[in-house]
Amino acid sequence: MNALTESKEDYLEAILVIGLEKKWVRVRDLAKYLGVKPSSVAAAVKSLAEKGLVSHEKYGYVELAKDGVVIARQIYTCHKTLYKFLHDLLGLSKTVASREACKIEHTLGAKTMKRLLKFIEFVETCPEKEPLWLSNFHYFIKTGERPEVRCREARSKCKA
Amino acid sequence: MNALTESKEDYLEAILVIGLEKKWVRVRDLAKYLGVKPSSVAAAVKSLAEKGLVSHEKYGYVELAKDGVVIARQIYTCHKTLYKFLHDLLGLSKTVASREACKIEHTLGAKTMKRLLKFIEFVETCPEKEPLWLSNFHYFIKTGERPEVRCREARSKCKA
DNA sequence: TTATAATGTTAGTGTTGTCTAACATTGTTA
DNA sequence: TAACAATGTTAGACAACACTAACATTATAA
Repeated sequence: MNALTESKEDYLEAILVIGLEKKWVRVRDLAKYLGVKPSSVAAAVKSLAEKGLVSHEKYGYVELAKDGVVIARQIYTCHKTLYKFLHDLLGLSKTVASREACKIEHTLGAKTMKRLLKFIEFVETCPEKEPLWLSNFHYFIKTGERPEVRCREARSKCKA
Repeated sequence: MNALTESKEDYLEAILVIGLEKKWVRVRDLAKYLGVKPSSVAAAVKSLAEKGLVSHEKYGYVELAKDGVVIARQIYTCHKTLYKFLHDLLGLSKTVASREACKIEHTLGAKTMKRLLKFIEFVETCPEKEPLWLSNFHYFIKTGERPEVRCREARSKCKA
């Protein structure tokens, strides 16, 4: 019913992501991953368990419940989309792209996420492996200059 | 010294934005603008005043102090950049673009904001009033199809 | 197998930011 | 000017979320 807080979403996503690599997720893993103390994890996990989103036996492993998986996947999908945009298109470093994606993955609405996906799709379905304009943009970032000649040429031919 | 919370930044930005139109900013204006109760505004303003970011006489107007203006402008600039990206480039509606910009304007780091600005600059300094690829993208959003012909033409000419 | 290290839990604290309700001030109008 | 409406303030409650410190359990190694 009532929406999860960003913090709780973070926990769910973390459980999913850690689980992709480690098979078993422990309180300690979550604490490390999220940069909080184990006691904070305990409180969060307890709360999520009460909502039926995770299961957790005392001193045992933390697992996503059915509903928890759904939510975690949603958020993780958003993360990946944002990462793609920030890294592949905007050309930001992996580190920055990943960090920034984390920060806004909870926040953006469905419409925006869909549009961003469209944008990525638009770029990726280009007949060439990378659209010319995107190469030009990356050139622009590096040098601060537009590769004007190529741009104008393409443009003028196109008008005809 | 210690960074402001998002909430506090929201208050500063709100004071700036309201001040652009109304010349005098009152507690009530802030409450309405931010969708909170006047008592919440009172608490926030008091805290900001203690940090020397705003000035506020009892039952009087709220004004940004020197340092407050600097911060407020920074955030507002981010907001405008994000809005531009979301609306002008991604083609999201004014309402959505504005709302989403609000949500992430505090969050994104300097690198990302700069890169986004670069991207906007790249688009705006295009010799044509709008780059072909962007028109194509907007077409793609509307129809779900790429205007392949135009795209390929431009591309093939360009290789030469 | 027992001592110790690693890990997990619980209780209690502090901060932030919202709220309601009661009260204070200011402005407006009859 | 007196009454009322609009606005602002204060006090107190509550929720979320992190922390520390003390205690409990589990795993490891001497």
